[in-house]
Amino acid sequence: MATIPHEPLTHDALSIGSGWQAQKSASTRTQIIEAAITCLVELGYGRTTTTVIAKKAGLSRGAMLHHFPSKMDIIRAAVEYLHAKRLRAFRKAMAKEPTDGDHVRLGIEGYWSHVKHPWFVAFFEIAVAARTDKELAAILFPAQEAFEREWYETSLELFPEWKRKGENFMLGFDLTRYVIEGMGISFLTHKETERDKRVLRYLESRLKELADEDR
Amino acid sequence: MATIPHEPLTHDALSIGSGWQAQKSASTRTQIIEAAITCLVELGYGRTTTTVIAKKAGLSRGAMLHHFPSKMDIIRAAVEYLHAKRLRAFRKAMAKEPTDGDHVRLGIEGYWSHVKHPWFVAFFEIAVAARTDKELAAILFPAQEAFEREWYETSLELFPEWKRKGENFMLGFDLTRYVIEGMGISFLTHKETERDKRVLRYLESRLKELADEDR
DNA sequence: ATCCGGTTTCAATCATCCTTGACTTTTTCA
DNA sequence: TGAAAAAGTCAAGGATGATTGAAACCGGAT
Repeated sequence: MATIPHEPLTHDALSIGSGWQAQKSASTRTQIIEAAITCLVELGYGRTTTTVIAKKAGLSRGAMLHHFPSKMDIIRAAVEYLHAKRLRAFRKAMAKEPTDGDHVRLGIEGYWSHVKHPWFVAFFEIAVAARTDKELAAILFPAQEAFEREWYETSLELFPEWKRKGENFMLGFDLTRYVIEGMGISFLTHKETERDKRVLRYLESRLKELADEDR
Repeated sequence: MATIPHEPLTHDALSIGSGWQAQKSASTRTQIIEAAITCLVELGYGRTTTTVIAKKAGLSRGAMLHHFPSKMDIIRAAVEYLHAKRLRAFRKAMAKEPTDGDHVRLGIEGYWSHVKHPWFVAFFEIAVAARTDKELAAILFPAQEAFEREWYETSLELFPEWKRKGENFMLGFDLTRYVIEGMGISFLTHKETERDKRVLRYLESRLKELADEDR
């Protein structure tokens, strides 16, 4: 049995202690967070109760409430977790060089995959609930805003040639966001169809058009 | 004392009782339904409870439960009500001759207004909840499907010249739906910006382009 | 017009279940 | 051993739907 020097534990959301217990504690925390996210996806925000989360995480409710004193604390942690995960996944997808050199297509496919991912669903559930819950909104808004900003900047890095024409770039940015998120919402309850693919292809050619315009 | 109904509320196609009581009953029903819709908009689906609906409708809970034995019955009625109202409003907006003869612009403006209306918000709340509630989904889907079909057909009537090119028409239809609904979702939590108007104008010109293409 | 039988509408209360979070006890392990 | 983690217990509050009883109302008969 290896003896590991134990460090002072802080229950700060981001701190990672190096002691054995601290590690276990952190692992339990992510376990809870991931269970909560699963619940959001499978049950929706309304039915995501502390009891169900605890059961899904394989913990007793009391144990869970030790890590997160209240339900809102779990949600808060989930928002941070989702934000980090989504951003990392998005960047990774955007960063890799496309095989066919087609950055626009890669960007669209990347964002479309992103929107179909359970993480987006969970985020979306929270966002809808936040519309009528001020406390939730206060938690969600910063993350939402940061994500959009990061996405915008990542896109700018990806398409440096667009920098010169802010107008067109922003238009393409907004258009893409609305189309794909609109499709994403539809995808929550419907299957992806051939028609959807047509819309994506159309979007792609419009973006390229915008990029080439009055060069 | 012969009393005269002092609530001459026009009741919709539902339950066309001719008697006085039947009329009052119908009026109470719509009162409850509208209260439920208000709650959906103001509180979201999760917090819309029978107690709150009753209070908002100015009725006792018992009285309300006489008209609608369970919560789901209220929601069911609300879905039908919303479906009828949305469809009627939409048709009315689409039917009128645009002052500048620009049907495309009228269509876009009409749909955009439609999406910003509280009725859409209420419908949306139910739709999101339905994602994880089979019973609700069974209620909502028929209405949702019917609405889309009706909208499609109304659009076809409005743009008869597009009939020849089903492909382009459908693409324009889908594109419009996704862009505007995507904007609508965003509008739930954000204000409408100048950038949004730009997207709408861009959409408009793309639609006209699609209509003119290879004529 | 007035009264009556039956029905519709409304109010109030109750039992039940669910959710939450505080509290207490047990277990684990450095 | 003692601190941290986990498990278990409990009460308060909320939501739902059922029950009961009162009031208003209609149609018809006197």
